[in-house]
Amino acid sequence: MDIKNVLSEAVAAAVQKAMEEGKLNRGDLNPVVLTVPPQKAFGDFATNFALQAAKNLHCAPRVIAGAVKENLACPCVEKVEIAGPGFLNFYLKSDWLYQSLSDILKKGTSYGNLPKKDGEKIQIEFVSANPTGPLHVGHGRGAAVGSALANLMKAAGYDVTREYYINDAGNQMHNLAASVNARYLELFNIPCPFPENGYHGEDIVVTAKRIREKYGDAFLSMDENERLEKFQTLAKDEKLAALREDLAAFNCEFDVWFSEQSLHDADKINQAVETLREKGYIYEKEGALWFKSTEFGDDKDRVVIRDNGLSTYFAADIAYHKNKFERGFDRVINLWGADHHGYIPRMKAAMQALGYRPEQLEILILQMVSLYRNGELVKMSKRTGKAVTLNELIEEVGTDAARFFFIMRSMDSQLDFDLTLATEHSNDNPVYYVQYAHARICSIMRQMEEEKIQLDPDCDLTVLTEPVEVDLIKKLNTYEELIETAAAERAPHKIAHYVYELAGLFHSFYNQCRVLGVDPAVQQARLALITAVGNTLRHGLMILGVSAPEHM
RNA sequence: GCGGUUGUAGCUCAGUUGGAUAGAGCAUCUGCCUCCUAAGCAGAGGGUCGCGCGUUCGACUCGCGCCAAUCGCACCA
Repeated sequence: MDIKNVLSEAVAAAVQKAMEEGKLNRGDLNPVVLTVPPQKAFGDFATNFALQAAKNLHCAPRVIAGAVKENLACPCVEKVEIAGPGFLNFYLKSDWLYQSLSDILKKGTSYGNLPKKDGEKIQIEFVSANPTGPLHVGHGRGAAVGSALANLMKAAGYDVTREYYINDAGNQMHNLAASVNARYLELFNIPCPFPENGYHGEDIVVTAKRIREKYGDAFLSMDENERLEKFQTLAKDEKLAALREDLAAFNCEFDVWFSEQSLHDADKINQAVETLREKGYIYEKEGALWFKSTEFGDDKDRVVIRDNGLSTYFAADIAYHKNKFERGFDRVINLWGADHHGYIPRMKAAMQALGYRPEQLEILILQMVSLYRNGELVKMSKRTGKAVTLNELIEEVGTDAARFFFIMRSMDSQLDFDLTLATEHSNDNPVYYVQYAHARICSIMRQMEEEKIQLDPDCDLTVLTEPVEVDLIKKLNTYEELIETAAAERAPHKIAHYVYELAGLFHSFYNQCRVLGVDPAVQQARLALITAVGNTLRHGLMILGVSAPEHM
């Protein structure tokens, strides 16, 4: 059993005993929460239980703490101290520490994988950029964070499916076709005004050139509408293939690629609107059909079918999310850019109108990314096609560094990405610090192997008495709990911080304690320790989608 | 105007059931390679946690107000 649970139960039992013996007033008890104190001088674990309980028990915190200390019966506790206003600091006997390392080693490379949670099937949808051009840096943040969150939740035992929603229907596809059309005609020196909402990116010119290479002037004689239709399909397929390729290069995999067009083809949008109408949430006004989202807290009602008879993007999104739940997902997590946050209330309203609980649709908002070069803001505009693409970013700083940089920030904070810094000082990038620790461990392992020294899983670990060795074991001990809380909080950045801190402790250890050429008993124990550190670093990096190199 | 997010060291950021002396990296300064990879280690300086009021034994954390940055507020997607 987890040491924290043991302690917490022992504290609760001690309080019960004191109350039964009349040494404490009776009252409702708050849960006993154990934390690792901010300083080593405060013991191995601490709790503010007595401070929390003071009000209910009508008793001074230090008196409650005293009663706990008096009645505590826990074989693993060496000593208890009452500190400050009434903190209880626990000092444990050292054997729990070595036992914990032994347990971690037994789990091997699966340390960090929590037992499967039963029940909920969860879908996480992220990136979902329109197939109209290359991914830019903002999508990169979504891709890195989304894939890391999925990895994290899988490690924590959730049943997770990753999905990409392809917006292959609607106006933007017509704009794509019209843009390619204009570039195509340009190649033949045929004057053609560039469409007003067209895509100005260089990639559209490339697409047009590819079409000319493959099909020559075959499209010139075609009726314009027919040509546009052909171009739409050709361009969409090319853009989609490029998206898949770019994301794969960014260590970002999806289980399902879901087409919006497939919803239109199966008439799912009208069916969804019809369902809402049956439930009484649809009305007609000014020739359009409106959804009463205000009944569920939205600012205003929203159009689902326009006066021209076409459905809105919102209507398609309702159908899409209805479909997600119909596919058996119990919970759906969407990762959206901050520019879409205003869209949340209507989406939640629609799900509630369809009879789902609001918490079944979880929408995470990722704040914007600003790029800086030479200390100046790089203006990005999708309209003029001047955005920095994800590919260019990978080219400049590499997948590992880019992913780590994206993930290490909390989703809530806007991200300033300094390209100059990331390029010029790439060696100072925290990702190398973590990877270097892993490479150093691998290097030691290689040399041990050459000397035919193997790790004895039952070796005596109690020789690990250096402070930095104890710190390392304690840090390893917190990993699985971190996986649990970071997954529950949807906070993959906490894993990035953890591996950084673990790597820091290892580097410190490396400079103080040798593994090669020391007393065999100590060597065995240290080999065991760095094996566990290496496994944990690799596991954490796996979650981040960052490689764990054996050489650097 | 209304709403979301943010405001912590010179810069970029961590910091959740409210808890002990607020932490990292970069940058600056000082040391450390005859020794498992110096992409490393050890140390120093640097703070009115945006401002004010409130709740509390205790506030970076919770509430209210204000200021600033940013993103939204379509029968576009």
